[in-house]
Amino acid sequence: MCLYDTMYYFYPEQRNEFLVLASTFLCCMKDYEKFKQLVLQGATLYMPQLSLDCVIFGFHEGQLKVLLLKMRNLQEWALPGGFIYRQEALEVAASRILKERTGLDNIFLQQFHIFSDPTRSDTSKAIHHFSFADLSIDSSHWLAQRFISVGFYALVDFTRVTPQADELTDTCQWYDLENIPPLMMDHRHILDKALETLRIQLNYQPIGMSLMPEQFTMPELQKLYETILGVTLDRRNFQRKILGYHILKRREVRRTGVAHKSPYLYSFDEKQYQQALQDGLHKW
Amino acid sequence: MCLYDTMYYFYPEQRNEFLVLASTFLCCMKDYEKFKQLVLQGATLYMPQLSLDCVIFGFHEGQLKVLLLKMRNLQEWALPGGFIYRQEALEVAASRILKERTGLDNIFLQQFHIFSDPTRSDTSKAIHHFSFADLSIDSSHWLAQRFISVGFYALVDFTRVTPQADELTDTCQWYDLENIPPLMMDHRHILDKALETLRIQLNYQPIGMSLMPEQFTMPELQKLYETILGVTLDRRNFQRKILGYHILKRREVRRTGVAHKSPYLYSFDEKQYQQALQDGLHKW
DNA sequence: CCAAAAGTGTTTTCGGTACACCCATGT
DNA sequence: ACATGGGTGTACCGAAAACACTTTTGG
Repeated sequence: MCLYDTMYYFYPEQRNEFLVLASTFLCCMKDYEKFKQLVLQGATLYMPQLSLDCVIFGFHEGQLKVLLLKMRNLQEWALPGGFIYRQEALEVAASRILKERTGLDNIFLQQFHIFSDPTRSDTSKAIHHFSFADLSIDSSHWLAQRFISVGFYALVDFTRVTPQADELTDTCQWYDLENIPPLMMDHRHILDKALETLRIQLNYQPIGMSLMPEQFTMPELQKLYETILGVTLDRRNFQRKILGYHILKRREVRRTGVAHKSPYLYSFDEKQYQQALQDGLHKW
Repeated sequence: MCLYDTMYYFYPEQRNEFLVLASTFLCCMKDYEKFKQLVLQGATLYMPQLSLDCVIFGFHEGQLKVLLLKMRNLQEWALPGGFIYRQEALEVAASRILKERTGLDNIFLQQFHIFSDPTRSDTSKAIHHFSFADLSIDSSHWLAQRFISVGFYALVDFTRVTPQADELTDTCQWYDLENIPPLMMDHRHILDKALETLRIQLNYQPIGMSLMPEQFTMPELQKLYETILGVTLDRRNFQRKILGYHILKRREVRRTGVAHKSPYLYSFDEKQYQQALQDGLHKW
């Protein structure tokens, strides 16, 4: 039994009847006996559906890419997402979902926003989708109600990922950021917000460790920054700035086999990088 | 009936049995007929309890303050919080809760983090609290389960607020930031995170409009910044910097009746301020 | 008149940008 | 050899930090 049916919320519009305050377990009502009775009968609190969506960024051949999937029976693409387990933090759930899609562990992952607009999930579409799937439900069904979604963004090494579809998914593949297909619901908005956050974070947090392969050249790293920010940077200034953070180690070997002068190879200094992740980027 | 009982989640640990992907309404299972049957019988998706907590900052007499309340029958203090209505965005819910506590409308309000650690709500304590309230529930009861909470922080004009308690609340009052009493659950952590976010935001967003009275002097505004940041600033550099944003209007009158040279009074330029809220702080 | 607070101006420093020069490599 | 890309160094500019002087007010 769900209190939802009998009294909307514990915290109803007509606030003089029942009251529950958030983030505490102590509940109370004016009609305390009635409340007690309901709770003991096993009444539960009505809650919105909570899900999470991941914007997974990858980088390959000078292009920033996003991992998208297409659900069976659906025309539009979607961000990888999922639900949270009973004993699971959101961050853990997000990395679990990431692992399922990319096979990767220990990914850079960050929550950036919660999307709770009541109109974000178009009810009529939801119903339509279910008719498609040979289920008929009406607008009062929980499946047709508003979902609140926590947005995460992740940075992964493109070369180590093999996108994995599952029973529900037709396709799971990378898309160039400049060439995103129509997305379902407000996923386009989520994607944009993720990119906006990433661009801001770029100035305060070291990124690249997760996006670049083990070893890389300075121009390659610069291309990553340029792609994310959408601007061109000065080669020399970029190098000075990045090296100033002391999160890179220069390798002895250089890249060979390419035309022109052979560039140095760099890799991230694991320890310094982790330090910078905590403290932010500072000059020395 | 709740699917929670029969199959844990739609998205269970043993992932080969049932599957539901987040942020979509299209659900599917390997045993599709069983799934369909359950849904048509009115089965619902198990979801964590979602609440929101507000860290409400005020400023008075050179002290940064936070609005706290003490629940009936509880020793520890708590942040004002609440639940979300069915057709309501989180931001709307937060401003509703704020209005209930402070009586103020149109408050600067921002979500900054979601707190989902499974251990954040101490189950044993919850049960204890309910025994207190003459209810006996066990650890499997929904009231004893983990709540996920969305953290908001707000900046309000101290002088315009009269803290309002309600039927559940013994007291609702301001506390100096340096003198916060023990808080329930992880509310201390939420408070700290809010302050951390506020300090960062200070460089990019104009604040003060909500925290300061209608008219104020430059040293008063400086004191606010110093208090939030926890450092002392150079009087002259501060003035130049703030004025450079062109969000202040200097009044003709000066503050009188105080010792020493009478300072100018300033007030925020409503239009410029709103502009800066959207675009961030930029020099001209 | 004096101490303290407030208004206004100048110097210095530093990070970021712009740009010049040289070196290495494959064609 | 030479075009192209990569490594290294210098000049400049603007914002922020450091600091000096004057003005006003109550006591």
